[in-house]
Amino acid sequence: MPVETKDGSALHLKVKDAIIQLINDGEYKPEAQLPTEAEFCDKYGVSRTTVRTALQQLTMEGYIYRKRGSGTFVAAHKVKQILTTTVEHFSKQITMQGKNR
Amino acid sequence: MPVETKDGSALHLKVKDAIIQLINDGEYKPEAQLPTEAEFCDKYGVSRTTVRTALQQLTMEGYIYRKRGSGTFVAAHKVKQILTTTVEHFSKQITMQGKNR
Amino acid sequence: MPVETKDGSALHLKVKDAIIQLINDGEYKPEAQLPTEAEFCDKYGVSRTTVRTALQQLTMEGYIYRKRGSGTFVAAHKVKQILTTTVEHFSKQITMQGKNR
Amino acid sequence: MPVETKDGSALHLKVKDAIIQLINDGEYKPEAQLPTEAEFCDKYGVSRTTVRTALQQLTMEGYIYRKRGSGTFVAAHKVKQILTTTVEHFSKQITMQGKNR
DNA sequence: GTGGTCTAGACCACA
DNA sequence: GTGGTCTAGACCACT
Repeated sequence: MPVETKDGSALHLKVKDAIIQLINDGEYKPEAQLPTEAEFCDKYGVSRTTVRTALQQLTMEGYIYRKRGSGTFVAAHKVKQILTTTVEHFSKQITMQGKNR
Repeated sequence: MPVETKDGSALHLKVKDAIIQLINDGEYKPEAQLPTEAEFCDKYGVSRTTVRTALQQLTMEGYIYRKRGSGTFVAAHKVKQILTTTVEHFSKQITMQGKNR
Repeated sequence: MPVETKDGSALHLKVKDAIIQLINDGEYKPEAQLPTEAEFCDKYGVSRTTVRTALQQLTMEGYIYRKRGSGTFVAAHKVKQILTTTVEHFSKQITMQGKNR
Repeated sequence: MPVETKDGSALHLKVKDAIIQLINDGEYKPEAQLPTEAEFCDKYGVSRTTVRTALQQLTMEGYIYRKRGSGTFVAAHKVKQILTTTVEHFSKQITMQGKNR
């Protein structure tokens, strides 16, 4: 099920949105392990970099957390709620980060 | 007491530095037996692989020596000095190699 | 083509020896890029860790050098000679250390 | 459920027999993974060496096979049958092995 | 899409 | 009961 590239928006945002959808739909349950980076690459037909950008944003926004050497997991709801209220703050940081490169 | 002390992004480098510190501070004296790999795992909250990577480097740099079936020991200072000098020589060669690309 | 060729009970030593052989035979020429870690895994039927252990030793002994994100390459001969001499010196020191127990 | 030590026979033989029993009873099914060495130590209250001696004999007699880094597994029945017919031959080899030490 | 680091946990060789 | 080797597979840093 590759994501489409019709309009001008970034590919990684589509991957990100697709994953958020699956989390909200309960497809990926709290504390459950998500597919690996490689599996997301296959699943959406995108590069590793694209997947990582999406997962990085989801991590910063509190949807997921990652454990080195173990995997990627869905954050517990409580944490998710707290964090989403500060997404605006986060977005600024992300933007700034982009500027620093 | 997990490591968070220093620079050196890699975990095994933090473990390595922590152990060097303890040796230099005289916490672990020459010829004394060090904790086992498992104990270092507990102490620093890392996997055995990470501990072994640190101990392997310490062995190569002459800080410690290991005897299968017996344990890990602090090297006598004299030997340590001889070897660390050699290691620097090493590092330069490798660095030069990289520069030549 | 799994390794079964030589002595040296450890698997990573057999992989290492096999690669040295190929370098000395001119199969892998100086400055040429070697197969990736994954390819060595397939070729010799071993895990990535085993391949990495072999490549790590070859790096220390100056046969090859590695560039993150790029690949593994055969070292120029001159550099190789300098380093292998150093390594022998090393080995003696370590061996002597063991004898002192 | 520690094994008893009443009579003079070796402890490892009791462990061995206990495991054979569990295989024949279908407790451990063909191709199933057996408990680890450490678990057998706990289970029977014996040392690692004892467990290893038992597992080593079971391997040679074709009841089980071991994969380094993976675990110990029950051999398929067919293989077991073929091998048990040559157990006598095996026993000689084991005896000879003991002599060589 | 490479090499680098890390996890978790197995069996092996030796003392 | 230590250190040594190996497996399988994850995420990370860089090109």
